[in-house]
Amino acid sequence: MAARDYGQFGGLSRALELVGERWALLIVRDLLVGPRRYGELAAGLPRIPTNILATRLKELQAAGVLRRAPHSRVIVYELTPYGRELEPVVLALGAWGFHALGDPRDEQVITPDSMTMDLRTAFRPEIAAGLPPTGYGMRLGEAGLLIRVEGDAVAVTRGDGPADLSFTAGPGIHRLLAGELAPERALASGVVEVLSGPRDLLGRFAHTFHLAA
Amino acid sequence: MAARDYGQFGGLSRALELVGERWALLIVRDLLVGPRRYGELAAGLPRIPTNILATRLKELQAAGVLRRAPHSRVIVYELTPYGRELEPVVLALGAWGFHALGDPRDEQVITPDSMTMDLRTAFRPEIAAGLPPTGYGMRLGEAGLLIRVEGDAVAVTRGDGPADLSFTAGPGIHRLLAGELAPERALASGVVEVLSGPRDLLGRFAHTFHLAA
DNA sequence: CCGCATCCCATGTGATACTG
DNA sequence: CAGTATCACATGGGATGCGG
Repeated sequence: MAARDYGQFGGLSRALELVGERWALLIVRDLLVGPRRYGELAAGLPRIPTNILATRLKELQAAGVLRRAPHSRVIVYELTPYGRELEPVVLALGAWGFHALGDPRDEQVITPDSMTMDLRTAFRPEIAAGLPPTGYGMRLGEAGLLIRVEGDAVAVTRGDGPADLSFTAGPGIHRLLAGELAPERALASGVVEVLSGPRDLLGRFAHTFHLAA
Repeated sequence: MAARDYGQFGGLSRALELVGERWALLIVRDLLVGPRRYGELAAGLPRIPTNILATRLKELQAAGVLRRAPHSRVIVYELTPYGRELEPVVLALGAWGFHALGDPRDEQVITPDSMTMDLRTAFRPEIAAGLPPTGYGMRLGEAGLLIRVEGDAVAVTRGDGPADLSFTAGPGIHRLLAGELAPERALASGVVEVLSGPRDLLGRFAHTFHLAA
């Protein structure tokens, strides 16, 4: 459990000692979306062994990145203020990895929390500021995401509800965000299926959430 | 050698599959300073086992992060354009880890490349833009760094040479950059020893290179 | 000597089972 | 549900070997 040490005294090596272990930043990513219970974290990281999750949570707690907090009878894990300062790191790394995504493999899943952070990564406030407030409903297999864009801010929450445009998103949705797939082609190929609302609102969505190379 | 997979399809998990292995980002950090030979990388990462270094270099090459390039008879490793896009990530992670640095342990070393990136992390262009061009010479044990600040840009190179202010930096130099140690106290405590130039130029240095909390 | 490859052992990881 | 225990295995660490 002793944080494995790189033998160097510097900002990056210290950071990697704290959050550089396998799975650690993925846990942080999910907690950036909101506090989560142990079981919710395990569900959001389907392939993490439960003992590793337990170990990481203890390490990250010792590092001051997260804390266990009682929340109406149950215990949740939540980021400390210091842990929340990892948000720019997670967004920057996510943006970088986005461009190497390639094609999704069958075994790979898209969890609501990972999609939430990918949306935050791709969000362009300068663009959004010039658009009217819009609500999108994205269906992601079992889960639903509600995406509210208002001014230069975005809020992504879990659940279903009324939206200006509701659509299901397949794995290819990332190609839409990357600009590799035009909205019309996304609709034509079935990557996106509109459930309700005007189809051309998908263009506004793609314009608002776009990861420039 | 098969990149260990997180079973998720998202920007962050992809990034961690490419550069999330142990030592990988430290290699990238050193290559952000400039192309390096195998032996130079090994010297800059004193505790990396040589087989791990060889393995990482191959993995990072396969990931498109770096390439082997012949450079006047010898082979050097250099970042690809895609690899260079990791600079914001390295700077952000470095800034985050900086605030958890604590006190240096005896076994911990400060390498020229790690100090170079820490200086880039702490550099404040807005501040520098209002100051006259200045050259600093930082002595770091065996090695010397030449730091040129001009306009809103900084350039750090290895070596010795004339400078407006030359000084030796002990491990506590990071506390100066973090703003925990005032320049006068750094001089009084011997963390910094001026070799040449007016002592009060250290104030300008600390103002230019400062990591706000 | 530099640039790795090989070997061996300690440790971390992963899958599963199990307990309060 | 929220973890802990166990064990096989992969990876990391350190020393050493070796060809160009």
